[in-house]
Amino acid sequence: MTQAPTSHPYRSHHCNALRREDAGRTVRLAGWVYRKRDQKHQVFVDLRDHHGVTQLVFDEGAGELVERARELRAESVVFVEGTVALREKGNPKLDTGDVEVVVSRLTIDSIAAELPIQVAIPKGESDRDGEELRLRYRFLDLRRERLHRNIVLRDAVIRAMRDHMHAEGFVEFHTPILTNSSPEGARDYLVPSRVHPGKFFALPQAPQQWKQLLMCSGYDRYFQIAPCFRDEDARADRAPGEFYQLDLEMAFATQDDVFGVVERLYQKLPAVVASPDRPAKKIAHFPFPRLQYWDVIDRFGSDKPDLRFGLELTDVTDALRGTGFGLFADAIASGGRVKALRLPGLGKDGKGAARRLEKAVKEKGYGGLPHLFFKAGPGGAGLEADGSLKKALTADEAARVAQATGAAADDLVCFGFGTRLAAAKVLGEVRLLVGREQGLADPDVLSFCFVTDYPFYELDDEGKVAFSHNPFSMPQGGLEALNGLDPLEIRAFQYDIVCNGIELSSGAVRNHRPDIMYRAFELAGYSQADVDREFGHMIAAFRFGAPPHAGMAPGVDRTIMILLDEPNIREVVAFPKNQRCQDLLVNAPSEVRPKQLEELHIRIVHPAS
RNA sequence: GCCUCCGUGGGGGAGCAGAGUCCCCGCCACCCUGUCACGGUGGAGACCGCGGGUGCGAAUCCCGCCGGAGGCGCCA
Repeated sequence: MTQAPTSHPYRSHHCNALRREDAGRTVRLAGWVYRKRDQKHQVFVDLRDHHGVTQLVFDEGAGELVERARELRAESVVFVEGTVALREKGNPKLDTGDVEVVVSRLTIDSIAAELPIQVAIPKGESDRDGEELRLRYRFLDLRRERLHRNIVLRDAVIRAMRDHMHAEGFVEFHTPILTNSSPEGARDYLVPSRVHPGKFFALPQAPQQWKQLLMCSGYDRYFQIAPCFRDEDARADRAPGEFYQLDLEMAFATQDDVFGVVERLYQKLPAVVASPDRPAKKIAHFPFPRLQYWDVIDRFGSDKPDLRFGLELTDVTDALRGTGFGLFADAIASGGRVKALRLPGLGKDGKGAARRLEKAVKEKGYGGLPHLFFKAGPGGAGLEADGSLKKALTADEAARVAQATGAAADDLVCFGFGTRLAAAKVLGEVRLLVGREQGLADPDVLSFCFVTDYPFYELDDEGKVAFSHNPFSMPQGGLEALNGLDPLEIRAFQYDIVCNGIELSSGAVRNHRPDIMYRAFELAGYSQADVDREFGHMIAAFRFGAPPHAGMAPGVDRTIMILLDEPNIREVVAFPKNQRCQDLLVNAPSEVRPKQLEELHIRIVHPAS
């Protein structure tokens, strides 16, 4: 930028620099051969670099240059010198479309071999080739317009995050990558110690303990674009192995202080990735709604609700109390619920929709999807129910369901039953499926919310009281609640931020008081000695004056994914791993030399089979 | 660990029991002096993922394996 343009050995301008007013100048450009249009006596080449595309012309007047231009291979790197000329008819698709460079000198610097995947996307095709090839030749994939832009926008988002955090008074830290395994959470990645035979570092699943220690060290506001390592299986929105969080923590702060910092950040981000061809997404509600955990479960059947559309669930437990239908009666008798989801118009084609939804729900591991569909009664008066529960429920019960859900003719009503959570969750899946099928969610809207008041404890598989989320979060009501309430009634200062049905982060007001910590663990069946053994360093820090503190850690990759409307997290990561956590470009993981293992005091035992 | 879907020239797709597989892009050769996701003519390139089975006949149906993706489990 500070370089005098004409003195640079490779180029005087980049490929998105030349404009109408540059006509007549002698320039030098460098870049990749993007597209070539060969007319024998005249060759047009679109030259591409990071910044854009400029058209080159090789004309007969230039003699053997035209011949050499005809031989150019797509994606070769070339340097050219020439004169900027105005084009009679410009190309409005290019920023440089008013001009072209009439080439007088051509240097072919790096010849490209035949390409395994095409960088210039052919007519009518997409750039979504087979994932395996895209990952193996990621350097080519990254040249393509969409992915190249995604990675640049990722930089813009991360820079906006840093700017925002600094503006809010946060200090950026680095915390150790070689650290300790912690007993909770996902599987760890382990790194063997050469110096200490038989001992291992663990890569951090998150810098959780470090940031809390920094709070105890008096830094007030911490943040980090933090790499996190978890040995867990992939999903479309979850990278295997490693990913990044905007990790933040605040001392002397309440839950609302954390929410404020985060929602002010997310308010800015849509504009950061906007461009003329990509208008900024609209934020549905600001400030972001604060919704309680049980409220979103009851209404949307999920703790990460997509709030861009309605289709809320109805509780029909009271409407069906006393039913003779065994499954519902059992659920109600054991303190559970029966929930209903009204799907307008989906009863029109009889069983079709219900059967399709039931199949989808079964693939997710649910038992089934009892349902009713309603049609107008004889002579158009009243409603008649049909469907899998027609015989199981009385006409009166069906009518009460219609009343409770507001169901009308042609509507389908699906049911969930069991515990409060189970009854709602299956319908939450159905809600998402129907929302997707019918395009109910506006893709140009970001509907954020904070989900608050998670239960502190839940019953585990064996019916014992266990932490339901993060054991280091503060129970609401503190020690009094732990001593006075039914553990299952206690709520945590534990929260998530959710956008369009995707969980961006969870966070918590931390438990910084050893007395409350010991008691909280005691109720979950851990002795004081257990706590001291596993978390002694945290307790130690808390025993010498710890400020109340709270934080959060929104996923960076997921955030960018949502902002850019990408369905898969690999589309916003430069060098992602595949579903099985392999890097196909560098062939990792791979075997290592026997000598290396020996130094690390490690012997491989291959699995049987 | 489990479930679902998908593997067809270099890339993308169609064909889903019956003729010599087909189409678009790319590649090679030739033609074309204003193209611009150029156009035209010709050509090369495929063990239809691998192995087994059923059939007169398999890219197509069945079984197993391998590979990829999505999901469940898992993700304090």
